[in-house]
Amino acid sequence: MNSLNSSQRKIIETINGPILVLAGAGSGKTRVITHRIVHMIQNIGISPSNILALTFTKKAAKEMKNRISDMMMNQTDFDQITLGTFHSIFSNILREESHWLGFKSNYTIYDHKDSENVIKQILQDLNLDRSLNYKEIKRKISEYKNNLYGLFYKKKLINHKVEESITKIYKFYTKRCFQANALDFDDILLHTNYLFFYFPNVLKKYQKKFKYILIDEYQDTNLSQNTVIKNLVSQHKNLFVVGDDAQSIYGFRGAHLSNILNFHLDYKNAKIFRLEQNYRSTNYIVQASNNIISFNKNQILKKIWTNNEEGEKIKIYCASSEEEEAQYIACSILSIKRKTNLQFENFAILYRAKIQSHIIEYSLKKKNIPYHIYGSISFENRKEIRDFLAYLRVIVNPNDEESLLRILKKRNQKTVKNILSLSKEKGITVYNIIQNIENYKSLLRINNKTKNKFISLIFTIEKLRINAEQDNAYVIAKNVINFLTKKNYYNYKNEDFQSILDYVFQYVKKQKELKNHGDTSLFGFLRCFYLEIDEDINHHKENKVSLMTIHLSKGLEFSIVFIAGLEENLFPSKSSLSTSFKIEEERRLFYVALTRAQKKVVLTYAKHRFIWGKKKENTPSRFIHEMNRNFIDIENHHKHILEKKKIHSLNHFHHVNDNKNYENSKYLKMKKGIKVFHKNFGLGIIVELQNQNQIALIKFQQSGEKRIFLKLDKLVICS
DNA sequence: CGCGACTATCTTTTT
DNA sequence: GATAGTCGCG
Repeated sequence: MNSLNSSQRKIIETINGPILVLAGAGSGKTRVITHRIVHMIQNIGISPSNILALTFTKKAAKEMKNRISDMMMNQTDFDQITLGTFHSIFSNILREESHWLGFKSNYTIYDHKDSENVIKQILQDLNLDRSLNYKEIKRKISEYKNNLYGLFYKKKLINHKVEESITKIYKFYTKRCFQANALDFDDILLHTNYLFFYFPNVLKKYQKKFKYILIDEYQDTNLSQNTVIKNLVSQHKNLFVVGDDAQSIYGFRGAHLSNILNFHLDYKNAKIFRLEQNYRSTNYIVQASNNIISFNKNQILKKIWTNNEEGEKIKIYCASSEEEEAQYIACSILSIKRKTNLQFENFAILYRAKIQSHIIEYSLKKKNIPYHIYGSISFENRKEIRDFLAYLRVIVNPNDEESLLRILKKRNQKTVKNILSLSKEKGITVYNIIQNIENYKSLLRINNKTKNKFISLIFTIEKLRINAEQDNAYVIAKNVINFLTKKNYYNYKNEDFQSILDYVFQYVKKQKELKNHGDTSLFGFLRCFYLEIDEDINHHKENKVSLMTIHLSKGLEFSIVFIAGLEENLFPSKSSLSTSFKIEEERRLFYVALTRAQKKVVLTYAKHRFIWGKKKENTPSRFIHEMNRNFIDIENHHKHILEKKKIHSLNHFHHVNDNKNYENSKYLKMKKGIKVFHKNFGLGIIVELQNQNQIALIKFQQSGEKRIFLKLDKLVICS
């Protein structure tokens, strides 16, 4: 407690009622939430089992768990705290309460690919496959679910023609998932909403249990999550949320700023605290990131400040290509490391899109720099792992059609197709048809050889299933791997599965160590696999440079941070350019990236980059232009790094910002009151010029007030 | 009936 | 450049 400042302490000691903490980056947000939990248990005497603590990412949940367990070393009942991601916690509750909603507790969790496959099939069945794109539909359905359309907002479902067909697909999709006894990620929250909405007695039970609810990164909640919480706290009103509107970066998942902006309306008498002192970064970094976020119109005004040293200016480097950019980063790491006493683990390389990691990885490898790419293993994308999981899933839930089809497709495709249509026609599950394949032999027009293939398969699965009732997940996993490596149908080797088998082993071991009721079942493992396992855990403390997307970096800090690929179309991403709302989210993402750094930030961009096998020329990101010049340091000589390429990498940025050029340009003609035309927003009038006339605040007839960067957005003067 | 070559589309970001 | 889906050949 002594390590906290007075405002932090005050927040921790206010226990009851709704509380919102607006916490800037690096202000000790996680410390506050973890200390508060410990204080509640150790000093106030609140029972750990009455506490519910929620996060959004697995990493954040893990981090919080570790910190609390460190602080409560000798306290034995700390694992009674319900702590985890929204999805993980509520999937557990749904397992307990599934009977109310009419599905079975052994449900399967459908991941993205599963959902997409279901949608593809529906499109085929409905003969719609040409007009609509399955990814778009997936996104829409997700949007519907996250916004609870249909539960509270029935009207919204009938809008345009497109929406109508999507609604239709949505219904089929729901039906299929129900028949397969499967939930997708969004369903976990949606069904919890159904549960609490239609079964008040169940809601009451959990209201009674969770007397104190804490939520980290509250700005990332979507309506579905927020509604679950609203219901849970409606009795005791002890809700403690921490968030920073400037770090809201999950809009694509339905997160909406309004949840944090309207907190005081949703919860009357809410106490609002602010944490504005940054303990993490140098003054230059704090100032520069404040400056960047000020370009957003939608924000709560905050004054983030620091007592830390001034530090170094933010470095900007223009590379000729993505290769050279990567080389520059690798060389910089080595040279900074030589000059300081920093270790590799103090460095992070952040990027907008996962795809950028390849080339950086390559250059680090060449220089023998140890690194770890977070979020890269992605088990669920590996073919053999998906095959393996398909068996596990069918063993737990034979109605899991996606998995069953995956297994069957290795065999006779045509027969599988026939089985599928027969299943639809008769309303019998695929699994049941195969179980009784003898009866359908003539309908399916198959010979004895084919028939026997299917029979032997189902026999194997059934054998595994019967054992599954007593065996733990590890035993079953080993059996499945034995089967897969026996070469009957697959060419897999044992070592293909070593890593996943390790995870199963770890899982079972950990469950056995738990005092009360560890869940060593196969279902438990699968649930954990999809909702809890963080594949990067093991790499956390090794001395390696961290590579990750900015999204993954949230909540972390590093001495030195490189942010790569600051180019228009990449960061901000191409698909965000169309609306100012999306651009603002990109800018918040950039803000998150900047504020990860303690000592130093290096921004890099490349003039050329290969995209889809084609060389493309990119202009520097608008975010680079937005950087206040007092805080930046432009490196335009490559000095010790590349001898040859000097000529090619003339600094583009320097060019654009050359003062003389700038004064001669037509942009100077931009004045207050001038009528202009913008290709996206139409006609407007300049209200104000900002940042040395680089930015115009324009009131558009159609789309309202917007900030336009004069060098990037082409404006035509109309008056 | 299964496999290999060809082409269309794709990339944000996470649970 | 990578992957999924389609088509044609053996």
